[in-house]
Amino acid sequence: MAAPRLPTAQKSGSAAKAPRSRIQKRNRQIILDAALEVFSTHGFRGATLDQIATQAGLSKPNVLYYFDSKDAIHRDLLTRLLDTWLDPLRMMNPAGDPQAEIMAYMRRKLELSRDFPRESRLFANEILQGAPRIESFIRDDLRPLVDDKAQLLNEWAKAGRIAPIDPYHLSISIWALTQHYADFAAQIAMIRGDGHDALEGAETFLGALYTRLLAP
Amino acid sequence: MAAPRLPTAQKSGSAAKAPRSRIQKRNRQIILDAALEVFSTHGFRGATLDQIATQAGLSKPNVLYYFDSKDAIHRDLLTRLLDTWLDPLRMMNPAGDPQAEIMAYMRRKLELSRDFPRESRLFANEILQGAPRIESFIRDDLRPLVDDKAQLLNEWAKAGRIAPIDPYHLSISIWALTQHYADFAAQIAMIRGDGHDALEGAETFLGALYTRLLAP
DNA sequence: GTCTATACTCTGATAGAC
DNA sequence: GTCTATCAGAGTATAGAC
Repeated sequence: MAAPRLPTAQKSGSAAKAPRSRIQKRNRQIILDAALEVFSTHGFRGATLDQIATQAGLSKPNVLYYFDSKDAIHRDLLTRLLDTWLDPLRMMNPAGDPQAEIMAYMRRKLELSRDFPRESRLFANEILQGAPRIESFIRDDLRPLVDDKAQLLNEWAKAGRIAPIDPYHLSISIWALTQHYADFAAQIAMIRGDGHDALEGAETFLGALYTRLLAP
Repeated sequence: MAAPRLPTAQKSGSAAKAPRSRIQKRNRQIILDAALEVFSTHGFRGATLDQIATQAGLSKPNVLYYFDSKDAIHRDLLTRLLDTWLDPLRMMNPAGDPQAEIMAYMRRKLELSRDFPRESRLFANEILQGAPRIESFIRDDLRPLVDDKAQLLNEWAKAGRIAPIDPYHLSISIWALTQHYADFAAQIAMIRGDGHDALEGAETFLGALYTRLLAP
């Protein structure tokens, strides 16, 4: 149950929140953890404060004592998530070895799915709903970063250091494959049987897949 | 707007429904189409009869005249979907050329995503929710079929006709990649710009990917 | 077959006692 | 800080006129 936790999002430029006591911080964290569970399973509209309160072991009014609204809880979770979600791609180093960099990126994404499956499903839910709440994030943060790395991949391909492949589809394939292990874990668990971890063998398989794809 | 339609599911063994007039059939179809739109976006709990009725251009009680309940609409959609969802894998022919068969399977899955993106998202929503309504389908229908094809892939690998790869991860990768183009279409559209179709170049990329992976 | 009116439950949020 | 009580609105579903 000791799931890793995403770092608190820094609202750049916003006024500092009132200082919080230990119990404040602790209960807010309990609520966020419960809400992550519920939102990632049922989506924003499908989740209820009742479920979140029960999951958190608190009363409904008590939950609303710590957060202004259902929406505020959800926004808090999303903000923390998005802040972390770009890190693996950001870390891709133009000066490094092309194949090693791409493989390392894939592995970092896979680790995110392994360590933060609920966050991954929260993100998936947002996209399925048409991404209304994260549209600006995708356009203003994700897209420029992807464009930048696509250019880099194109240069690597032109230099003959990796196979000449569409950089956008390469990115999409890494997202799809790594996210899938978190988002479709329920299905994978039923297919593979309860004795197996869904991610068992995933890194080996993806390693082989991209090794073969990228070879010039 | 003329989206292709899934065939009516045959409830094997259930009593025949009362015969329906033309207007019955037509309105039921309109409602199913509207409900597919709403359920695939918001999930079961996030969807409301109000949204469905508005989308269908009918009043809420009128919707409930054609279907017993919100749940009945959803069940109808799911049944039609699941019946079709296995077809691409079922069609994989043990007597065919291994690489060609796998590539054809991938292409059929990609076509499903292209032609039935809403059905794909409906399925994704179910899995994200933990697959409570389709657990028996996965265990009793999907899993045996996957096991069967996994055995076939192992035989092909042992005979040296394809590279020796984990057949389960191969299946998972095909699901992940093809479904992703439908389920994450909102994100892909924002990344690639509005002029592009999300699936543009997908078949070429996936073709190269699996050609390289499968080569013995 | 379709509508208005309505019953009843759930849901988000607030008031106020403790 | 936490609870019980409660409100207003939305939600599913039904009754009954047309």
